[in-house]
Amino acid sequence: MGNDSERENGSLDDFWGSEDPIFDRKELLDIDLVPTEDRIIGRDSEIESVASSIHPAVKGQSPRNTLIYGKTGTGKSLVAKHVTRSAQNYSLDNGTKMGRAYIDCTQTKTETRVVINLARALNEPEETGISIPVTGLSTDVYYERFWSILDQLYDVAIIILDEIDKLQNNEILMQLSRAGEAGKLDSCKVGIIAISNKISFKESLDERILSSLQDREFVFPPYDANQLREIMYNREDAFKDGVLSDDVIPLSAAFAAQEHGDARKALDILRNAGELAKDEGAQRVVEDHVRNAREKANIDRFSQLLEGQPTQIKATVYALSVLADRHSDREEFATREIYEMYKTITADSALGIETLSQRRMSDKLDEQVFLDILGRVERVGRGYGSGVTNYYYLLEDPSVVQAVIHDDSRFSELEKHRSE
DNA sequence: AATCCACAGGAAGTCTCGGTTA
DNA sequence: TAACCGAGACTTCCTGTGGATT
Repeated sequence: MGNDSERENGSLDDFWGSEDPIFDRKELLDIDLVPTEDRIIGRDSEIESVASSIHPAVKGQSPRNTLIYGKTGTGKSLVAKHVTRSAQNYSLDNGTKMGRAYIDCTQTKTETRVVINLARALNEPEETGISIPVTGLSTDVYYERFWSILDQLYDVAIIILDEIDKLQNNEILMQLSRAGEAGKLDSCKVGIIAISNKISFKESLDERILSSLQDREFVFPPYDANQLREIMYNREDAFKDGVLSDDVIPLSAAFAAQEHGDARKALDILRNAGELAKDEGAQRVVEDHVRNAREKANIDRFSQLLEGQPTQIKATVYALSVLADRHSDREEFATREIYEMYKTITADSALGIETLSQRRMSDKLDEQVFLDILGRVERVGRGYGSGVTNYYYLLEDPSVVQAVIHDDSRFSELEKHRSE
């Protein structure tokens, strides 16, 4: 540290040393932060409900399985985590061995991976002598080890399955909810807290699972503007004193309330506003920053989503954007049209990718719909044949889409070819 | 009314990859 | 080491659909 080579960059030292004029504790704006109880706003009755359904667990009895519904950013995970943590602490003090695990099903989609993660989360290798390899064993073996971990270490275990509708199948629910009856577990009781943002999720469930899960069912309502405001005031410390002008938080709250009362979005807007102010070198965050932040948040989200995607996906989205460019009178395009365009794009050697089958490409299109990059409508086909045809459209301006995709060097090469 | 078309999307099978165990 | 294992990315094949065509 501190030798010749760094001296010539000495000008940077000022930069590193400079203080952030806007943010003080930015991490407070992180949605995943679990605040202490007095900071959880407007979810009192929800906390109470969830607590009552797992109440038996603190005495080592079977907790009730619980299903929580609610739109994104309504505090579902927050409440579940908070309540279970508190229950675990209480149990510990009172001689009940309670295990607690949290699985995010957007990351862990398959039955096997869920079991593995659960087993790894709850295992204490020194005590049980059981090892859980990351991969390599058959699903049964993982189950066996998992059950014996539970029996050895815990009186009761509470498992939170977040975004449960993202699971590939529901076998894991079946296993967990019937573990006791099926004789897999001797002494340990298992309780599930399942969280979903789609109310329609229930329809995809097996009768048997449903009956055991439906025990307790809660719907979390969106936050209203007042609650959003309070949530943000509680995290105001993220900013330096006096940096926020008075109307910033109310305005952010109002915007977020318009968009389904999503607390995540509210905090995003607030953070972006702060960042905009910082970039401008402004001393305070004002109303205009908030307005711009809201715009920016949408485009940012979009480009972030798209940037990280594999080339094949960019190629399909790109195909759609080219079509949208060429036909200014239309927005929606049928799978076949997109595939034709996609074929000519991927045939170009500059991209260096294979041309996939139409079947596969249409799967990719649907994935993008799922991620809110594209929209889709079904139409009864005119012309020869077809019952229903899918039409896709961009959710963002074609020029924005192309700008993002052109950041990928291979695609900008492609453009050169074209224009030559 | 029977037939035809072209598409959606499920099912089944193949291949590859990263990893384990005995 | 050989034998397994699960997952994901693909392909091919196939069925159902419902307006257009004959």
